[in-house]
Amino acid sequence: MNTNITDKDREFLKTYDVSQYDRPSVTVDILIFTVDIKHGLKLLLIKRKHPPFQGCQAVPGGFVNMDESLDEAAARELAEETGIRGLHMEQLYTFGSVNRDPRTRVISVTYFALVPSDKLNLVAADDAAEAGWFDVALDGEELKFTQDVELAFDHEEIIRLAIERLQGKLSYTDIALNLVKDKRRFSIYELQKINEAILNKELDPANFRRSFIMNYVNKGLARDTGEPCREYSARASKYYSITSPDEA
Amino acid sequence: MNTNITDKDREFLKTYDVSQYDRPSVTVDILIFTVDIKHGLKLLLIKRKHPPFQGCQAVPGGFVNMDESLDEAAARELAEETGIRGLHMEQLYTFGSVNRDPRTRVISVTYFALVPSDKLNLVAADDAAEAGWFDVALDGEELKFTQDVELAFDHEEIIRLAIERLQGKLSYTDIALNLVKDKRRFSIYELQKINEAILNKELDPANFRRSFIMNYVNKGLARDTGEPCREYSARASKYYSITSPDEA
DNA sequence: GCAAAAGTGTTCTAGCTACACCCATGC
DNA sequence: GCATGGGTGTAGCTAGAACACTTTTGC
Repeated sequence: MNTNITDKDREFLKTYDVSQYDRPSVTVDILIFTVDIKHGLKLLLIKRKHPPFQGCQAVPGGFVNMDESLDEAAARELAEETGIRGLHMEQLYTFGSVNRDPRTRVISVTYFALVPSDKLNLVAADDAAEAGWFDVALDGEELKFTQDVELAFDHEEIIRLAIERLQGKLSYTDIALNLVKDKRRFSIYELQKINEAILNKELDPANFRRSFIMNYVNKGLARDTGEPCREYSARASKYYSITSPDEA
Repeated sequence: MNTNITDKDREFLKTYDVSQYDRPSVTVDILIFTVDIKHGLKLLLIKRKHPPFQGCQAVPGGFVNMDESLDEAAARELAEETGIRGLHMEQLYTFGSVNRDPRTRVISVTYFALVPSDKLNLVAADDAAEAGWFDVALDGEELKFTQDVELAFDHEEIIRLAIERLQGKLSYTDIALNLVKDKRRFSIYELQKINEAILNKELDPANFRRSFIMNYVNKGLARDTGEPCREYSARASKYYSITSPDEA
């Protein structure tokens, strides 16, 4: 970032009136996903206690403070909702239709975050909100919830976009690693189930294994730990670990 | 979008105080690209007449009005800068570091737009701004300008991200078609040069042709018009057209 | 004739897909 | 012994990369 502020700049700043225009509210909404190996993709939603859309489910979010960046605001929201720090998180899209919130003009910068599957039960930190995990899947074009869910605002569109993005990123990033229970001790089976949950379809174990070896192990992203894994089957498999354990 | 506003909602709205919090300014910045077949990728930049960063080049942009969506704000800016309507445009990313603008807290929702190459000379609509086209290329990680350019704010980072996105989308979308002079009358050569300009590398004509036939013609996106093209070489080639000429 | 684009053909390779098949073990 | 996951093998298909070669025509 260019930080060459000149004296002229400084002089100008003194006379600049910050509050001369009407401004939209800016919120950060965060889609918090996890994968339950046995049951698939889950999304954290909050039951709204106040109008508008009282009683409906909504993606958690809040206003951006003046002294924090968008990323910081999202990280704060994420920590408030989950009680966990250091989760994977990235910006999704910014929604800004005029009447998406009936109260006033709200622009929502959305993020999605990935919670390792074993943290699923920890997440109940926010006292005020009735937060809960919802089974969700993107079946072609259609967004499907296991339960009956009434979504607030334009949140269905946001959720659909998030899952599409997740699906897309599976093929060319190692994003799925952020969903395993332990990055230093995961099995191919666990990673496969995560991929299946996001893609909402079954994958061939033989081909998945080979693609993992090719795209992760051979490229130095992951390595065989040697330790046997007996979590998922009678016959022992292997635990793998990410290679740079800085972000354990 | 969910528009089920209840009576309770309406009641709540009356008592809601819109202006109770400090709010960041929200701007829309738009990266306007074109390709000059002979010289490569070009980006429209404005010379800043006032501090901060007076005299530096900047991506054109402006505040979002309260009665327009983000997309509408971007389309308005785009029309103001280029004098052209109906250009391809899509959201890129939202930048929100606290001090990216030294005056006040500014959140910028960025868009990129694509101008057909023959419109290059038309673009000089905005009287106030000294807008100009700049040759730009993304060479690996490094952003390169042919001229000497001093960029304002964090606009270098924004430009880099935009070109990366463009490069990525070439392979799995038909986005390059938005840069040909005439979607109903373009040659494979023109499309190849556009791809080369964005990717900043030469492509094999034989392979490019085959990939065009496979990904555009065989999939019904484009068709051979039968009309010979003599623009680019002694030997005649063919003009192709997009198949649904709605957005001619 | 030369340069440059138009166009066809060929070969090699990497990666994905769909399978068939065997192994190990808990129940 | 059977279901389930672990793991190897293999054959077919496809897209892409590299490159050789011919054609056309303005200069």
